[in-house]
Amino acid sequence: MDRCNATELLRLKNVKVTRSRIAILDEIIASDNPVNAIDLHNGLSGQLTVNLATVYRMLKLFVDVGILREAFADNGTQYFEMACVHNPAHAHFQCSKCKRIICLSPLTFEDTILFSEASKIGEINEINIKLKGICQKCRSTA
Amino acid sequence: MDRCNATELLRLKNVKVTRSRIAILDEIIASDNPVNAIDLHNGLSGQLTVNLATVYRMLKLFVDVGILREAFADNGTQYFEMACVHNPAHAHFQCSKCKRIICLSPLTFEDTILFSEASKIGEINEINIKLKGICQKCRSTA
DNA sequence: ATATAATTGCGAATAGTTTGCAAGTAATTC
DNA sequence: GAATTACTTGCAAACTATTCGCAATTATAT
Ligand SMILES: [Mn+2]
Ligand SMILES: [Mn+2]
Ligand SMILES: [Zn+2]
Ligand SMILES: [Zn+2]
Repeated sequence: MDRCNATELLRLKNVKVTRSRIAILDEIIASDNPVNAIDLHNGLSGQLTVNLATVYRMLKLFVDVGILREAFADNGTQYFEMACVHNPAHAHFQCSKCKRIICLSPLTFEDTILFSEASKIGEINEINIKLKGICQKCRSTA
Repeated sequence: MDRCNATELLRLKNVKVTRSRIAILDEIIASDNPVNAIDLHNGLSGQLTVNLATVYRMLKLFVDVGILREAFADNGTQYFEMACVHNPAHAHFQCSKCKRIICLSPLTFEDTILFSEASKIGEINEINIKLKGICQKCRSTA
């Protein structure tokens, strides 16, 4: 699975390349699941520390310049993921029991039939699909 | 457009029928768009007043017993709508400029193709689709 | 190396939501 | 219809996620 390079990506998007931004963006790039601000803040490895307020500022900035997309919200917490070529838009499944999130396969052309009505209403530039239910593991452990 | 009756619905779901619950549920039933706690609290007409904390408790209760579903979240605010036979599951469109929400047509059988992969992962019992973009009105006023 | 403009840490402020507890009210029983 | 009981409500305080102002710091351009 190919991934972006944090420094290159920041430069490409014309935002200043700082130690803190690289550290946070590295975490996001490395994660296979959507992430939230607090996890990113706690997840910093080693000596470097980044203030939580700064993490929030980064997340907003990264969404603004198109590095990230907001994947979904869970109980008032926002989760983000890479919006790069390596991570095409897709739906998310959340188990209501164990709360685990699973990223589904990228949306196909057929899926977009679903959005034909919406495209009459306006120009779509963000798609957000969240499915909730009980995962296999939780069902078998019932 | 047919609508539920608040009192009947509460009785049907085996929750106590109170003046406050009827008032809040009436508001939700009457609304053509998803609603949030604060709007419901402010939207009370006339003499009756219901504490905001109570509104939140009701929303949770109504979701638990299946009267409501959570439609989507916008900037940390949760929006709810009726989960009754008169209001089948559907996607929502939000204009990122004017913030207006539009309820789209109910999901069709074909739409559920989209969820075939997810149904292998687990049993789906909640579907949440939010599309963001620019509405016609906002585009023409640009 | 200096200058400039952007970024960061810190603390305090917001906004939405939840909670404990005492008082109030709906449904049940007589 | 009044007494009983369990549930609901108001209130104030707590909590969570997120935002903001401002002074100090740092990345880039000169
Ligand atoms: Mn994902
Ligand atoms: Mn709707
Ligand atoms: Zn599970
Ligand atoms: Zn609009």
